[in-house]
Amino acid sequence: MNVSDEILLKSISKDALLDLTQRYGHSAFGLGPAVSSSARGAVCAGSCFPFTPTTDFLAGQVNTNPNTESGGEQTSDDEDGFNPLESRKKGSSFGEDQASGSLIKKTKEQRSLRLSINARERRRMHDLNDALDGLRAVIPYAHSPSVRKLSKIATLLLAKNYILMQAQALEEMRRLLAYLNQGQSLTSPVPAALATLGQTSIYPLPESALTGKCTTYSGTHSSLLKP
DNA sequence: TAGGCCATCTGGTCCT
DNA sequence: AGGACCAGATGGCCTA
Repeated sequence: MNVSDEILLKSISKDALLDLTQRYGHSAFGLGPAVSSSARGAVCAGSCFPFTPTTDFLAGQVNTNPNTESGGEQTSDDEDGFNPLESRKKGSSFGEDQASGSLIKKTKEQRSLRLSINARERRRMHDLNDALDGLRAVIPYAHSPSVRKLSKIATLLLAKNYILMQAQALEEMRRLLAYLNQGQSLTSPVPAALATLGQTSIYPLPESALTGKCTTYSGTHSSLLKP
């Protein structure tokens, strides 16, 4: 288990945030320079809402990794011009020639089919990676050339935790509104829309996800817990 | 050099 | 039948 997995399993505790800033940069989780010290102090201090919607959080393109990650493809995407057998030095059962002419013809057809299947699969994986890039773009971590791009698994785990944290913050806000509405009901009731917000639950989260302070949401695959 | 992460190929299964 | 989805295998690149 590497450092990032460990961090994610801790959920968004203060320590985890500090660790994240070391690995993914100081603006991860809104802890960058744009965040005030008061916001930083609010982390897990009664409220479990460490995020502030800074511009950092939505900052631009992700392809910052010198590594060959999903965003920076090594090869052309399309079937035309793409030669998988040359681009990758991999064994292919369809790369071998057969002896008889009919077999050759048949394997050519099979090979053509195989290549089209490969191209389709490649396209599918590229779409998946594009979606992951889109997810990286909207979750709070540093997007800068000096910061390593989140791995796929880290992206998914971080996104899950972020969603849970947002839902929890929303729930807290709802409770606060309900409380305020109670206190002021005798004088000036809050607008109807806000009152509704205070009474209804939009997110069908399990109770455990919304109770407690800075709960660890660690519904993670067990393989990630292996050392 | 080992380990992590990734892209790609491949065959199997399921769905339309 | 063809396409989507999935998981295993393989090899390349990068970092500690």
